[in-house]
Amino acid sequence: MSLLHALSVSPGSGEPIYRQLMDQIRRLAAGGQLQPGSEMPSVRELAQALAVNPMTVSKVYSLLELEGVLLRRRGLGMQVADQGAATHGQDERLALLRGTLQRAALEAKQLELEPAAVLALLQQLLEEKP
Amino acid sequence: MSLLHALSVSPGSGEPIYRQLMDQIRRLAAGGQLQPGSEMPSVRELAQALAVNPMTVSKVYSLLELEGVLLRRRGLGMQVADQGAATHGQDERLALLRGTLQRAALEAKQLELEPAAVLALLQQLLEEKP
Amino acid sequence: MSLLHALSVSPGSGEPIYRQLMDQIRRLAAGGQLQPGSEMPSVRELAQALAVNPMTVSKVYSLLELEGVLLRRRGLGMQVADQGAATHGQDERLALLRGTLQRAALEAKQLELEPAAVLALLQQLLEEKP
Amino acid sequence: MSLLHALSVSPGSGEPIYRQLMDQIRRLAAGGQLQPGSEMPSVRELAQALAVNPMTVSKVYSLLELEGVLLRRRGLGMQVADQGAATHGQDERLALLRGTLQRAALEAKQLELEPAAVLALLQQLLEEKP
DNA sequence: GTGGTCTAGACCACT
DNA sequence: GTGGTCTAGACCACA
Repeated sequence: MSLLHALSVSPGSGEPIYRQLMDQIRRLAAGGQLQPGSEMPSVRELAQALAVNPMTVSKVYSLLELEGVLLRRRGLGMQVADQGAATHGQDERLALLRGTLQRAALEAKQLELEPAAVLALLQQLLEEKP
Repeated sequence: MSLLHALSVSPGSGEPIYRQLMDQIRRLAAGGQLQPGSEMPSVRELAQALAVNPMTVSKVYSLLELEGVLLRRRGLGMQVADQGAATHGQDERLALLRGTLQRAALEAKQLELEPAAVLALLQQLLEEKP
Repeated sequence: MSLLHALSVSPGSGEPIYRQLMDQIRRLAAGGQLQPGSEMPSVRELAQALAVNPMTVSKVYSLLELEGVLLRRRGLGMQVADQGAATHGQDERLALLRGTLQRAALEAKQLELEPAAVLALLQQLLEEKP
Repeated sequence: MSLLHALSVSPGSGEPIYRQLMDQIRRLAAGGQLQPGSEMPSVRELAQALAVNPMTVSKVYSLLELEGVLLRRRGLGMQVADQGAATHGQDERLALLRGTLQRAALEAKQLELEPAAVLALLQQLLEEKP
């Protein structure tokens, strides 16, 4: 159940819903908050909880299965794959964040901001409770 | 003229060309690299320099005019609006980056990364030459 | 369906088609004739009904979304936004007309017309069937 | 000189500058505030006062000459034509306002406003000092 | 099915 | 010269 609350989508964002969901699940798995072998909510259940079209959730599950993050077990639903989860070391997980940070760095340079100010703001945001 | 070289688009990226351009111009204006009152390249000129359809550039200019970043002077061309540019102080510019950093922080938390490691990576990226 | 008949454009008028459409939709929404949450005709459908290029309709929808009058539901279509429609009271709707009336008043003064004559003409025009 | 202050243009408005000017001069002439035979400011003078391109003013004068509102007297500048000015009766002047009022009436209907409220607002605007 | 984006090319209005 | 508008037609992404 806690998974249902950990996941959320913003339909207003420019980012496609299916991609928002994939990214979140991928990160939760890499971060260890989704244990290998644990069961994912059913397509219908997750779709309803997020007020999203079931086909969208289904697409997410299928793509994550292709990636090896999830495992489809016939008649049982999806579960988190062994290699999909927390086996990731700190470096691997950091690599998953690199793209986002690169974008932030680019924007900061274009805004001609002091690195120190940027780092201070990020630190503050990292310390906030989720 | 240097503006023509400061702007660039990657047609291959998933992000629409017009949005890439808008973001760049918006940030260049906020960062003060585009002085208020200075003239923007003509639609045709910029379109040719970027190897892009003039309508795409025109769309960018129109939307930025709606936002108040650019000013249309009929029959003469576009110029950077007074309130569109470098009046922004460091704090205001930092605020423009907040959204991106918030997203990075959220992702870092989901990946259960150490704040120190995240900050170190960002610092490294900020120091790289553009 | 009735919406398709409520909307119309005159391509011959000097006013751009997309602007004619925007104005009409904006006013229909403010006047309550377009209920919040109700679905707009699809781009292709409206384009065909008006004998207009789909891109023109698409532009209208995009700009009205920026204004907050319409809401984009990805893959599903556009609907009238909650705050875009009939929550407007008589006073707010009157405010939307103020600019036009101000212009009329200015012109009347420049023509040195008697207020009574102007009001009589407007009253007559208001009573005509649309 | 008072003419220079009676005329004004808003470059930000959607309406073309040359049309704004033409309409204003036409109305001032019809309303009698521009007496037949009186001299118009020179192109250069008016252009400077309005911060507008001289070619634009020149276009305005030429078009109004075609309409018979102004008269070009070689070496002397433009002056208001006899038939261009206050010979207009109240009915003719009212007719010049009809288009604007028709537009206002259309908008009022689309906004579903009470005629009485619209008339009251216009009356108030007509009574304000210019 | 939906809207979004881009192209190529034409024509118009304004200064 | 400038930007604005529209068309026709293509392709893509999303639900």
